[in-house]
Amino acid sequence: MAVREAGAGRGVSHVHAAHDHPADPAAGARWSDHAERVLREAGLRTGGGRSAVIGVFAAEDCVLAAQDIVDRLRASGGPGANLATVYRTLDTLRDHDLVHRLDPGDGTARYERAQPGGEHHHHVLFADGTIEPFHDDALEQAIEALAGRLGVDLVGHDIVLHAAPRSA
Amino acid sequence: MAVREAGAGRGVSHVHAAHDHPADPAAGARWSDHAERVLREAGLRTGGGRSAVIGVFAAEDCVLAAQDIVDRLRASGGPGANLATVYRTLDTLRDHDLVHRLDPGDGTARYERAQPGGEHHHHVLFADGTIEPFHDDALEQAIEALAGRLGVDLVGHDIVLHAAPRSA
DNA sequence: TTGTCTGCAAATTCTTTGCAACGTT
DNA sequence: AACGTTGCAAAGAATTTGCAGACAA
Repeated sequence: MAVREAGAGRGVSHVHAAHDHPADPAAGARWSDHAERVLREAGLRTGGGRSAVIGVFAAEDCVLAAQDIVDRLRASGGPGANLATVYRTLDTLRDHDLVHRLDPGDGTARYERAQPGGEHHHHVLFADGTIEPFHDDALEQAIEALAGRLGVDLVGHDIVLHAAPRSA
Repeated sequence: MAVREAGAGRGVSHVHAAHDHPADPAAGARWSDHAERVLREAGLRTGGGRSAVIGVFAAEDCVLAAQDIVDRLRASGGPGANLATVYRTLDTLRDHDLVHRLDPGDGTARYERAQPGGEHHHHVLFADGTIEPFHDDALEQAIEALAGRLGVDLVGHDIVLHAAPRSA
C-alpha cells in the first residue's frame, strides 16, 4: 500500500499524511467497536457477512473497492461474504456515516472507513494509480471561508488532487 | 436524473459562479473553433457525429451526461449521434483536453467543455441534484501552497462541495 | 483509394434487486 | 416466532468494443 509520509510535510505542523501508520490496530479496533455499536443501536442484527466486512475495514486502513473486500476475505481463509452482501453492507455503513465513498473517476467506487469524530481527509491520486491520503488544516479553512463567500450551507466536500508519480 | 445548472450567480469579490451567463454564445463559438482546429491538427477527420457533439457543447455551457447529449441532439431535430459515437467523441475530446469529466458519485459521469486557457472551475453539488460551478482564487492558491507542502507535482485537482439546498 | 468515423448490436464491468433459506434476538 | 441477513442468480445501468458500411481527405 503506497501510503507513505509526505516528506516535505515534516516540520510543517498542520500537514501530514492521514495514515502515518500503515494500519493502526488500535484505530481499527476503535472504529469497528463504534461501527458495531451504531448498527446495533439502529436495531440491525449481527450477521456473518457484515461482520466480516467490518473486520476488513478494521484491519485495512486504506481505500478498498467492493471486489477488493471480497478478495481479502477469501484470501484470509476465514468466513467470506458474497459480493452482493458487501455492497449491501457498504450501503448500510454509508447510511450511518461509518464509511465514505470515493469516486476516483475510473468507474469503480472505493470505500474507506470514516473517523468517528468527523475527522476526514482527502486524497492525492498519482498517475500510476496510487492513492495517498492527506489532511491539511489550511485547506479546510479555505473551504470554510469559501462556503461563506458562496453563501451555501456546506454539508461536505470531496477533494482529489492529481499528481505526477513521485520522483523520489 | 435531474442534474441541471443552477442559474444563480452572484458576485462576491473574487468568487463568482463560473457561468454567469446561461450560455455565452461567443465563448461557445470560440471553444468549438478551437476544438475543431485541435482535432484537425491531430490528423483526425471531420465526421457528422463528432461535429454534432461539439455543437452541443458549444451551445450548452453546462455539465452533460453522455445520454443528455444524445437527447439534446434528438430534440434539436438536426443530425443526431449514436450513444457509442458520443462516448467515443468524449474520449477523443478528453484526450485533447477539450472537455473535462466530472464524477458526481452517482455512477454517471458528466462532461463539460474545458476552457482553452487552462481556466477551470469546480462545482457545488446541492442535495437536490443541482450542480453549480464556481471559481475561487483563494482556493486555487490554497491548493498550490498545499501541493508544495505535500511535495507533490500537481497536474490537476477536482473539488466538489456538497451543500444543502439553497434556502433563498 | 485509404484510413477514419458511424451506427448497430453484442459484450463488459460495476452495482442493484428478487427470492428463498438461514440466523439472530 | 418474527424479522433482519445472506447467497445465488438474474436484472440493470453505464460504458466499451467488434464489425461492416459510409465518408472525408
